[in-house]
Amino acid sequence: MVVLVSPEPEGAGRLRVLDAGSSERISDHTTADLAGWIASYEAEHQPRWVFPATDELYPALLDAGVRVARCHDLTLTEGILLAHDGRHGTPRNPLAAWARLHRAPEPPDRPPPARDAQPALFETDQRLVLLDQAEEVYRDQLQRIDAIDRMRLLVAAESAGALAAAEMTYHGLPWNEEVHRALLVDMLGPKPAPGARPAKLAELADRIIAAFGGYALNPDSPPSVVRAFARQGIEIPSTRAWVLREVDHPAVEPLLEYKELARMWTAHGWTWIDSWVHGGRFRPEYVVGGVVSGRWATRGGAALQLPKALRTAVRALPGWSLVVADAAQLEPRILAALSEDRRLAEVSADIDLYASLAADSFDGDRGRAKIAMLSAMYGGTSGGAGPLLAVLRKRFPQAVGHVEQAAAAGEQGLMVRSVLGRTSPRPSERRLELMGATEESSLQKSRQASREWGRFTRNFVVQASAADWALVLLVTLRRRLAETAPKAEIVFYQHDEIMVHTPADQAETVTAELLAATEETTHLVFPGTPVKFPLDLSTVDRYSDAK
DNA sequence: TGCCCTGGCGCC
DNA sequence: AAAGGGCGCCAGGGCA
Repeated sequence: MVVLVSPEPEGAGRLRVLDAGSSERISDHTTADLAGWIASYEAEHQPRWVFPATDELYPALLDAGVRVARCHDLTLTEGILLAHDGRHGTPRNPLAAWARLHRAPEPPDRPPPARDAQPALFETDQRLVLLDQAEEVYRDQLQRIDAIDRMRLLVAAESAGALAAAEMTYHGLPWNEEVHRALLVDMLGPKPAPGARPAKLAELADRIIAAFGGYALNPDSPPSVVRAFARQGIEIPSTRAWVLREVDHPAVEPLLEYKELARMWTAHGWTWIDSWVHGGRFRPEYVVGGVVSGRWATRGGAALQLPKALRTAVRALPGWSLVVADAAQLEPRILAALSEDRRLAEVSADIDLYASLAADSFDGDRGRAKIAMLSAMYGGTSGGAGPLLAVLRKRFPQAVGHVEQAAAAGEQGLMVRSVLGRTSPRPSERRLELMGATEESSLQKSRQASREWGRFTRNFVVQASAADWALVLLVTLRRRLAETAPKAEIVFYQHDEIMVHTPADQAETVTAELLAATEETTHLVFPGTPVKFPLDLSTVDRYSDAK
């Protein structure tokens, strides 16, 4: 069964049941208790729910204790299909999609909610998506999906990902606030009065000023630091840490320490705790498909940038465990599978791909092997990467050719796609103009603009395909855990890493499901590939102990 | 005062 | 070790 859902204010809604195979209409329903209706229908039929926007509806369902297994998200699907046509940025909300079918004015997408806005239960504004509209858009999307190879898998994964994202926010990451506070006191000193610097930072600021001969400066202000060095006859292009490290001056050491601590204070200090940790859980909001490559973003809390030093605050509850799975060296393996490079596939059989690559082509020098591979995937040539890349190209022509072709496409302003069909945006008008410039005077800038975009598309094919693979892994795992370890909670997902919080006696089941899900994912995304995708797996009490 | 840009740095 | 690709967040600082 397929059930179209039209949420209405105050928890009410309308629904339309379609036959999954024939798509014939079976029945219409009106209810004042949408969550209750969905709960009982889910228990009996497990249909595919068609939601206008999962992130607007599903959190309220979860609050009401309702989980669903499968959905089709009209908004996310529209976004992927538009992007496939080179129409990034076109409004993707279902009313806009409906309007396009009727050549009517398209309402713009809603801007993301303000940070402190508390959404009302089942909030829909004035933007009700009627059942007839949802049905038309859904049927249109099905046709467009069927016309594109592999698109069915991509939109199914994206939609299931939206369910997983809302569930992760609902569960939250188990966060031990006391541990975090103790860590802050240890690093920064006691919590300062409002407006004051923590003691350690104040002390370091004094040391920095003393090292500059007592001349006042603000270490938080890069220009002020550059000026201070200039007064001493030291010219630096910026105050980046790796620039400062090359400078021989007594202010460098306290400055570097200051930067590190200041970062912890401003980005993950006491204010962060008050804003983001409640009831022992850190609840960031994930933005599915928030990055063009299909990686997720987060809204608030910087959840995808948790400093390693803070991971000790992520602790399983008593009697529970954290199962942490990290896809080892995912991107080069993705490149091996994408390009169908036999020899690179053989190299990927080793759990340490770079060591294996080093043994194969770089006289066992793992560091050089890694630089070569990264420069192939990212387009870098500094640090002597050029000759190393040449070695790689000679030995793995198919793999290197694959990314170089993507780079060439980008330099010509063409779009490239991930393995499942997620599509890169076109360069902006401004950049296209620059790239096409032929006057002698702007040739240099023109080439630079083209090269930059080539680096972007070169990386896009790998990063976006890795995001495809990881997303399918996430939703495959979610489906399997619902069957075999229903108490286990997926609590964190970060590009190539998944964390499950589970009753300790289920940890082995979770681990087995992760391995099985990885096999299943690889067969789905890269059917028949010989490339191996090993996981680094740990079962721990605290995140910092993983790996 | 609020808005927007930049530099810098955390993660992958 | 960084760089080369992708992000989000914060403080400073210029401007209206």
